[in-house]
Amino acid sequence: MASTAAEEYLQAIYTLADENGHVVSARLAEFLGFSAPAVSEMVHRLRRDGLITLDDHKEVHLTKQGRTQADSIVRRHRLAERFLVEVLGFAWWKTHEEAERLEHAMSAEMETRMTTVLGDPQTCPHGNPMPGVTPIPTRPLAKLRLGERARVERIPDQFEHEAGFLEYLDSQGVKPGVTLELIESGPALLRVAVDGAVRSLRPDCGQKVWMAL
Amino acid sequence: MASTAAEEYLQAIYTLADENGHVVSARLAEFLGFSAPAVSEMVHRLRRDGLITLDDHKEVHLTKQGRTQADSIVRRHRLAERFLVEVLGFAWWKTHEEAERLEHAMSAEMETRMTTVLGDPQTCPHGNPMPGVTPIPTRPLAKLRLGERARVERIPDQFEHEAGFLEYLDSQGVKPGVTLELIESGPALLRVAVDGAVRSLRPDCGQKVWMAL
DNA sequence: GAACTCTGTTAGGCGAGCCTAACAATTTCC
DNA sequence: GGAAATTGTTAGGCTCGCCTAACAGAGTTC
Repeated sequence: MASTAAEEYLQAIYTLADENGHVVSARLAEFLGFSAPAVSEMVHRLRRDGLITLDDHKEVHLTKQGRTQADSIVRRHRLAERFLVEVLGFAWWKTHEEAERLEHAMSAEMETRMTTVLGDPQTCPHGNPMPGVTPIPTRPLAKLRLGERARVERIPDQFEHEAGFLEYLDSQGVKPGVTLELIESGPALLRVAVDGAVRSLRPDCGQKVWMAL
Repeated sequence: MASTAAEEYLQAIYTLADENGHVVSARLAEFLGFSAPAVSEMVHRLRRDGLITLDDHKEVHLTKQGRTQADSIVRRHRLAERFLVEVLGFAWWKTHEEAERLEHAMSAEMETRMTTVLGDPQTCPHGNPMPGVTPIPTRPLAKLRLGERARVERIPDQFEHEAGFLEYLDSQGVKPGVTLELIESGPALLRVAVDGAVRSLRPDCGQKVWMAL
């Protein structure tokens, strides 16, 4: 139904709504790296095609049909990532661009077959839940109290876009499933204990790494 | 480098050259289902981009660069088909459209990883060799002498385009690896023995099923 | 209340890739 | 040799999806 470009927008709308709350065209433009007029145009096309609506505040909302398609594309993305890691042996931090293309090439039959072969996974390799799965409650790393320990649950999809971010995390020993202890937290400094070793992290990680409660 | 559409043309040029001989724009238009002017335009773009040349008879030839890209896209297509059958359990006759999309989504890294995981396969599930592999010599089914037995080696890519053709073959027990005996061959009739049972085949199968020598 | 910021739209442009209609140049066939 | 078929191009038109420049409106800030 929807073109590759349209699917990209639906996915962005899903992600921003899921991870940030309200979605407005300016956020989409920023996230996708397109100009405001380009987004304005596509928003009209998506509305014309019955996939989204705009409310009084020009906030974007998925229609039932749009929701279905967005769920599907996000599920395909996360399945593709799982497949790349578990079947093809890709590094967990290196799957995003590849999955970004694969998701548009997967039929419904391939989606269901892949789900079966992978054993109905509940999350992608970065901890983001498949659409429909109730997410495990989380809070950002920065919200931990000093000395508190918690498990890395999730690195939200929107931060996978930042070139090299996941690889940076991996280099610091931070990946989903690892338990961290918060050692020190300041505006320009973040220190955690990973597996006994103390590591400094870039301060933006405080918002970008989500920990299990 | 090349767009999805351009890759589609390169693949068509490869296939027609490999299976039929000379390639001319009219053949491409026919094969791809596009109008003559559309093909004319793309041929200009491909020439502009250094992927093909035209000789005095307006025959299309791949340049070195075009050859490399065509080989790659064909290899990805055939790997994708193998993957769909062997890993995801698709029926052998049902892989073409899915692979047609996947091939454009596979990076070089995915191509090499998939080759490894699949054990460096020499052909696709329809018997067509990976680019670079020396093909097993074949002749069309119709060339068999009466009473002669041979193994189904290959159903060329160009016939996979015909909706339902592979499924029809499967329904008649004809698939790569099966041994057939030619019972009767006429302009409107083709009878073969498959696994002891005698089957009638559509006469066009005489040219479309290629047998090992 | 004026200035600035954030947001969205309009207008105009561009390339890719498809289309039909019309025409020109071959080749083939009788 | 002339008609017919095959092949390719030109011209003109369309949607999609991106761009910049310019402008308009809403919300803040001082």
